[in-house]
Amino acid sequence: MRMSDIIAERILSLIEASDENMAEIQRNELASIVGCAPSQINYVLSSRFTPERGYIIESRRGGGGYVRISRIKLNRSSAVMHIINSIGNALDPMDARIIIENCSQSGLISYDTARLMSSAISGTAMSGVPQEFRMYLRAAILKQMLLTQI
Amino acid sequence: MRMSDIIAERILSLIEASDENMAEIQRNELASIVGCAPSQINYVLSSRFTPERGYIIESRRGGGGYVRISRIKLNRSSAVMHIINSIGNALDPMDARIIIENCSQSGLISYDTARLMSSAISGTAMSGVPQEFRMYLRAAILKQMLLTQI
DNA sequence: TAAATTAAAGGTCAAGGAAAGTCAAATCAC
DNA sequence: GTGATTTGACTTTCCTTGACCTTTAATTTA
Repeated sequence: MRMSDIIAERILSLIEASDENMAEIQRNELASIVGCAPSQINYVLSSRFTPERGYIIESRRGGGGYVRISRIKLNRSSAVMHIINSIGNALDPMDARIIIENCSQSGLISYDTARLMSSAISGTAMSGVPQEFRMYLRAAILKQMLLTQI
Repeated sequence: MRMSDIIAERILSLIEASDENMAEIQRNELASIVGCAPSQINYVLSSRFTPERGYIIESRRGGGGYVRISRIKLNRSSAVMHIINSIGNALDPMDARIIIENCSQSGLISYDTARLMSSAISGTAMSGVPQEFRMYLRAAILKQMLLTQI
């Protein structure tokens, strides 16, 4: 079995064991327990515990530092996930507007959140980005924002 | 738990307990109670109880000296405007993180909003945008999002 | 009693340590 | 051969301590 799989499994079981769908580890400690380079923990986190798969990583350096991996709770989140997955890798302004509007209408996100999301992908915010990148950027940003709403 | 967190917590609870949104401590006394170097109190004050987070520090040396930490409640929209104005037209990831963190800490925005904002300007969302545009884009998006919070 | 001294605070700064992050080269599995 | 994994050297951030400095109050002294 690969080291990466062992690490991933370990983190998963920590999450399972917690009430909060959340695991808090010390990178170096975990690395020395399973016997790998500390940076491999980062590799596992960035390759398997990605936002796309419903995980959020927070960390803190320095003495007493930690890495927190939290898994999105899947209740209304499946609806949001569905929307996220329906967004391709490009998005025009009109479709973005409709998606946000729908999320708001269906109560998936609040009115304020909708406004915040709209502002982030507004033309104003994106002026300065060459036209040919905007579609991709809009898609990436909106997906990323939706993930936090799960 | 880190010493810094213990100290910060202690100070916060003193503030909570007071009617005047204010805590008055003796630096050396607190240091010896929690068991740290006196100068670490200064570290905690300067890293966590900053003006940006809505705190004012006053102190006096000599016999009967003290350190007074007071929390200020500032007008929300002017605070937000102030922050927006402080953002130039370029922003690196670190500064962005600090700004959002500060807004969250000071209660200007909720934790959820902070996460939403972070995600919008995250590296993940911006991968695909050429490096040379990211600084400007980050600034524009964050300012735009903050505007909705007024 | 006014000046001088001493004691009692708090302030500053730099060094060192304890984490986590990054990146690219080497290796492995298919 | 290509993409996924593994490693390690280097970087960045955050925390802790201690030595030394400055300010203010208290006390002594001429």
